[in-house]
Amino acid sequence: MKRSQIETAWTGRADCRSCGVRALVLFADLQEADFELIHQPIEDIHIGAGQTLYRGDTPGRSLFTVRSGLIKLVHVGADGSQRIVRLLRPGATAGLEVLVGTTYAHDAIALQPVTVCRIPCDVIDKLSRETPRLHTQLMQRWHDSLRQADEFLTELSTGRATKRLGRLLLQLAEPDGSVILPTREDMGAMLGMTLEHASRTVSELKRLDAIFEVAGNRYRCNLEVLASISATPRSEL
Amino acid sequence: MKRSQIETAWTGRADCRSCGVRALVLFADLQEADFELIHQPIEDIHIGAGQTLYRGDTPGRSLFTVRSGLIKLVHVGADGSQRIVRLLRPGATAGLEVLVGTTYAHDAIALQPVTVCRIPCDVIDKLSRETPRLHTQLMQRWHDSLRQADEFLTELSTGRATKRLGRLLLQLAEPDGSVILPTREDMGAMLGMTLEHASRTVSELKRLDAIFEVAGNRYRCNLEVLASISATPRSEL
DNA sequence: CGGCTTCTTGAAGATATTCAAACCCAGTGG
DNA sequence: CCACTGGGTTTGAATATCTTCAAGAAGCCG
Repeated sequence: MKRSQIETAWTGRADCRSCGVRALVLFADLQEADFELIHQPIEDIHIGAGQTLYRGDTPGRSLFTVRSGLIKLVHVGADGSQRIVRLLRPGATAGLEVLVGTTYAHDAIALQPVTVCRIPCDVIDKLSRETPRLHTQLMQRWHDSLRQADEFLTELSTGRATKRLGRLLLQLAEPDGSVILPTREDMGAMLGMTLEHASRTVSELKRLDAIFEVAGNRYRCNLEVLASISATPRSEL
Repeated sequence: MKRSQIETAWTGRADCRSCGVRALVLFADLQEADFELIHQPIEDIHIGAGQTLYRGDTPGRSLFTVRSGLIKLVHVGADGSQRIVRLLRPGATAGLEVLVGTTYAHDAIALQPVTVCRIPCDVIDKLSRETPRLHTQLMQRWHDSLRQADEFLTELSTGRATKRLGRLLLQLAEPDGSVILPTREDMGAMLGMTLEHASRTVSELKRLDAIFEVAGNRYRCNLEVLASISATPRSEL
């Protein structure tokens, strides 16, 4: 779990105009002319599962747009305890806090192979000054982060383990019900429980026919059962 | 706990230029000329302890700057369970989410008598367009909210009850160590535990000489003891 | 003084953690 | 080929922690 350093496989300067996921990302609203204002390279970075994009409390002058994959933001406590505070999917932005401060607030670590764009703060600052079209998207990112933070608190930190895990799976599952489960350690770090208890709870969901093991750690969810477990079990189970 | 409706004691249009707490608030950086851009009334609102400023899921076109007092933001779950997700102190902004969406995300309820300024979104939108000086402060508010959200998750939702309560008290205490404790129910809603357990945990902190009852629900904290309790008790107690 | 709400405490039972051992599986090297 | 190793997983048993239900105590207010 603590294997890798940053080792960024740099793939060259990105062309934002023709970005495949641009509709999703921070630059969604920018117009042709706005791109002329970008005078610094925006790197396209690939990192493997388990690798670290940046570490908390380290200075930084760039933020990152997630193009593909899944990133965990991990808060490391004074006592070394780890807690995952957010998950970043494609379209999300990592490291917004450097626009206000000077250091990153969390460790950002890939859960799956990830591609991100590295955007220097100066580019954001310049665009903010010159065009109002970035402003809305920036606020949207802050808002999304805050919404997810609230969700982690209310959905994933409250109630029984079974309920919490059920809700996590509903968040992680594809619309068709398939999921790749994180390690039990990561599940524990998201749900505020030990990895052993996370493991037991996975077993319990299997027993309840809420999830089925398809292969390795690929599962298929019974979304109805999961939903009923996630909603108010005061009497049941 | 569910006594009051909004009943706003309106005290008239605020004069932001001469605001006593302006250095703290959203308009901190505005200059004389910027105030000319404000063409809608900014109301100065007083509400009593226990009263509601706004409710979640209701439409709104205003946000609020807290001038004095203490406000809790409460998330009400589908099952009626309540969880306090943030506390707003003087200088903080409530209801930022209406800048991005159309409804408030939480119930905002005064824990102590509160004075706030009600600022129409249109004012913010106009100022955002005309002056860059609001932009930084807006980002700062989003950032502060997010930082506190992370803190609630990592400090107040993880670990033993004793530790969590200790950390809450450190947050609530004045520099001299005095605190007015919230109701046990509110403590429970912040710490993710039942009010009974919150009560027991308060008793335990008294037994540990971490806090002393001074009067009613005024306490005095022994900050050193609290700090040691809050930091990594794996062996102790 | 009631009558109310909030707080406290007890005891039983539910839920989660800890420590330990065993298991699975993929990769390694004899 | 197969034993060996290492990381992640599962399970068991004992213990710690928290919740629930219930009752009593302490404040506060008309």
